[in-house]
Amino acid sequence: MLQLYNTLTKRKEKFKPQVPGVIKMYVCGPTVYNYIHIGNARSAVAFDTIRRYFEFRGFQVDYVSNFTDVDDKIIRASKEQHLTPQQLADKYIAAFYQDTDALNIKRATLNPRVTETMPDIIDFIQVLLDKGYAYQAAGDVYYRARRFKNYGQLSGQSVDELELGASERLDAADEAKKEDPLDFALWKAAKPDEIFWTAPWGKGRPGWHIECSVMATKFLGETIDIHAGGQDLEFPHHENEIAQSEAKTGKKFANYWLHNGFVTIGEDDAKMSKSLGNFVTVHDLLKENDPQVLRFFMATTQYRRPIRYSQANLKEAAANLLKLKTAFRNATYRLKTATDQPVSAACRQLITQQKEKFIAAMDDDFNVQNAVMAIYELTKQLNIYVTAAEVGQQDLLQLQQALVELCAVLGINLTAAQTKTDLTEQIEQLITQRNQARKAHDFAKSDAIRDQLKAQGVLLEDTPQGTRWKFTNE
RNA sequence: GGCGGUAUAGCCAAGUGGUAAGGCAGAGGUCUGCAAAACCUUCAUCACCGGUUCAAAUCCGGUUACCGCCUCCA
Repeated sequence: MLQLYNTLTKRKEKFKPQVPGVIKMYVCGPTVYNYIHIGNARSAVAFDTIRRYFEFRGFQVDYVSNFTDVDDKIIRASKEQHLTPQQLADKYIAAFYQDTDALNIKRATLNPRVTETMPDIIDFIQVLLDKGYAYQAAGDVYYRARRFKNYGQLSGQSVDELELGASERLDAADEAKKEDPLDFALWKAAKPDEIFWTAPWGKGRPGWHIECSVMATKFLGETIDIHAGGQDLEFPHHENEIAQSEAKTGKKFANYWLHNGFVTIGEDDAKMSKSLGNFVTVHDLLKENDPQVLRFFMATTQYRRPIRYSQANLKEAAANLLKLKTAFRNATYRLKTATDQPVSAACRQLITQQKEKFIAAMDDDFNVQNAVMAIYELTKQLNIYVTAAEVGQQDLLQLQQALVELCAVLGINLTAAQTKTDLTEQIEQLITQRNQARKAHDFAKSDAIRDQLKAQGVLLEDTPQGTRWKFTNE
């Protein structure tokens, strides 16, 4: 039974989509004014892994994730870089795809952009105005938070407590326009030299929260199955989304709310964020790190737990991933000398057992730490088969495939093609020479050849079935 | 101040009443001409105090520390 932790109810619940077999999932995407940092990537990896697991379990996932391509930060950054907001957004959306593709994050079914959804946003706000949930103030439009009876439900706060918090940081100019400090902007009037869209109530641009309400309901329906995002979006962003959407439709906005934990950094384990300035961009990280290692690092931590970013932890992930890749590679090598036999009952049972463990773990709110145990067990068994004196081809193949299949759920591709090289022939000639030397007990020569290849980044491994080789950087 | 989350070996981390999974690192061993890879063995009484219980890392009460949200943020 698939269970997931629902922020709305603060407990694990049995998961049941509205339409059997189909999952409507919305994930809050980035504001595209900069390269994404590891924290953004973590969120994307977490929900991509969840999506992959759903698909592994046979669900169709309609996965929508937005790009916020107009807001204050974009306007500011575009001025600094002498670009139009549109150009700036295009630039960082391209970078987003580049980074997330590298991390093997599947592309969303749809990535709507705010600027392409403007008529729907305006209509949505108009309904809220008509229903009395919103009001105009000097060109702005605000949402009457107290008017919505469940306001504060998601974040577990009463409106009075929230108001206490809000009143401590009143921005006099803006707050003066609001009826209540809790109210939030649906529409912001354009300042003289700012980009604007024309709405019945004036020229301006949408507030931040409205876009997600509009896009989620437009592309996935008035009630969606899963709404996801970072923990920092719980309040006010998601709280406001609920208020807007449910005020408009009168229906429950999302049945399950999932929130991922942060990436922390530094000795004090502080949250990584752009506003704190303590972030590392994926763009930079990819210059010096194997993207698969980054993926593995993030995907093997349960999505709600914090991830501590450090070189040591990255190194550990690299070691673990290498173990999996090595097992896969060694199995491939051993296949050449495996005997032609059908799958053994023992092997079949082993695979079934580990897959069941994997599923049981992931069914429990995506407990990857336990799921990964099944992967390590498969790896170990595969290694045992590989080093056996005699091994059946089908046993090897099936085990290898099971490993590949489970790793794929985590977004790890073990079958990635080896680097092509035109040196293969030359390397294998040297290996032949070395083995002749070994036969003749000329170990000085054989070791010299091995050292020579190692200096070229080629690692040799002698097995009873012959000498296999690989590049050290793979 | 309000709300929420953590605290388990050097590190990552599972475990929700019956005497601590797994991985990394470390140590020893097997295999190897030597290596490499692999496999085997080994390595903790669970932040602190008190309580409930035949029995608690696991339940209850309290304490401490750290993190996050309450303002833009994945």
